[in-house]
Amino acid sequence: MARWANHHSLPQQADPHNSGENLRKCLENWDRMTGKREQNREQNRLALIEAVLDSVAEKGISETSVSEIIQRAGLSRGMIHLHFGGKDNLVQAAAHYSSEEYYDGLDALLQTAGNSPQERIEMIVRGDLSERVLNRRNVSIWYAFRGESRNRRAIAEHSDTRDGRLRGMVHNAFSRIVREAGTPDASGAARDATHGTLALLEGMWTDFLLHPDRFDRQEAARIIFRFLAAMFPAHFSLQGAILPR
Amino acid sequence: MARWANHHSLPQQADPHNSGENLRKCLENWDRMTGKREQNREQNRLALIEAVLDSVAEKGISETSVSEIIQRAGLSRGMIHLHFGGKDNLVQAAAHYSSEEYYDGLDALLQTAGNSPQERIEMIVRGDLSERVLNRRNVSIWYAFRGESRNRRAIAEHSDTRDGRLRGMVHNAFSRIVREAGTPDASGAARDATHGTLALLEGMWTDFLLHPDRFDRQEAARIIFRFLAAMFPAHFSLQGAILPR
DNA sequence: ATCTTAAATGGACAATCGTCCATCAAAATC
DNA sequence: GATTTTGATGGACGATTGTCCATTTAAGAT
Repeated sequence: MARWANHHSLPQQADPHNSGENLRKCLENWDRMTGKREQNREQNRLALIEAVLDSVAEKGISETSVSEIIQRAGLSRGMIHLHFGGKDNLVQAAAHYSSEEYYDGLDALLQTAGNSPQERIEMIVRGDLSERVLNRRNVSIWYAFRGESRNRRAIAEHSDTRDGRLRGMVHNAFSRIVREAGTPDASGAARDATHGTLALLEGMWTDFLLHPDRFDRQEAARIIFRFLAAMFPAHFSLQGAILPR
Repeated sequence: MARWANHHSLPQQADPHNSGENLRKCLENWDRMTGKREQNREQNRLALIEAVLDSVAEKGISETSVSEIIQRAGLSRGMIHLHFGGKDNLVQAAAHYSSEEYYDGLDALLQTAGNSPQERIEMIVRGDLSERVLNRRNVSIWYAFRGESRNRRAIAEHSDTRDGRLRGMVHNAFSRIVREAGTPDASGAARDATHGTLALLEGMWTDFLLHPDRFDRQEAARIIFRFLAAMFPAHFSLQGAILPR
């Protein structure tokens, strides 16, 4: 698993054992263009991963075969074994990649958010329901992997990672809100609000999966804010966060 | 598809073309035991369906092969083609069966519920989170099918059916509650409460899927009721429905 | 007891699966 | 330019897939 931890990062150094003069030349290459060899290599690895995701989104996991993958990627049959050691590892890498992509998008979005906790919650909710994150392709991929996650430990862990980081951010925000609102049983209320909000988002995703046509992003957001407004009337309205005065 | 509509019902009559004397004899058989022939037939069909569900829950859809199925059912290879016309149809029948089973359980539970709308909501929430409905096997099966539903029209329809009937029941209850509570924008509030409550339940199921060990049914129910209590303080508390006086 | 009928069996079958390797192409090094 | 190195190729391979049918088995009817 560790092998694929950086699969989508910049190309790694070819020879980790070099030192002295070799090291100097290697660093030169790194700065120039990392070598055309490795550039292609990484490009092909990515093409394979994207091909898997396309196929999973379009045909489902059970119809994502090696033939299907290499045909989409326009590469040769042996590449999967060469770069990933087998189909299973490639699929796992694709799941990891998809998960990271989701997270990067959410992180980027959060950096544009205001500082008040209710603004951060609103940003997470709207981000999770935005076209960029919540679209047919992503939802298909997400639920396809999740359906198999019970039986594939490695894939399940990625869902876990996402959940963990997201949960932490939301919990932080609600902890502050609960404190400001003076809600009794502060820690319990923050925990429940976090759990509930994430469950609501999950439910909205499921809605989108089952009815992508009639899904209404604004309605979904309004429902979540209706629940939050009922719970924290000083911090939320039907339209989202109430800015601190 | 229509062919499998009654697959889990009582054995059907063997010869639909008989009349007169033949009919009389046939009805006799029906009352006695429907014939050992058909009794076995139906029993084997059910064994196949259960084998599919077991395999899907344990190994996932992608590893549920014909060999796997007939081995679990202890039957011969040809039975799948004989009774269902192919593996795909069998899997579809299994999805249908599972969906009906879920619904029957929920219906049975609802008949023991009180008459007030908040009691009915509580019953649905607690029922959907009960061991009988929400357990590892069911959740694995449900998400496995859902993961493929995007690509298998027939399977998606079952999810839809469940959603439709459940949604109707919940919506009825919330319509009454909203009316009693005198909430402004009654129809919008009822719709949002319905949508939100179902989304919360969906989210709780996902939680269970990802963390069956640390999942706490009581906590899940409490969170939902916390949200509902915030919205309808006269009808719900953290413990569930507030009975009408 | 005999005949009729239909369900059950299990192996044959072509198609497809994922893996692997001998070979080739080209970038990097000298 | 010659040599080394390494990624890329695509066909061979055995295993496994789902389908189908000739045959067997046994229940129901006479």
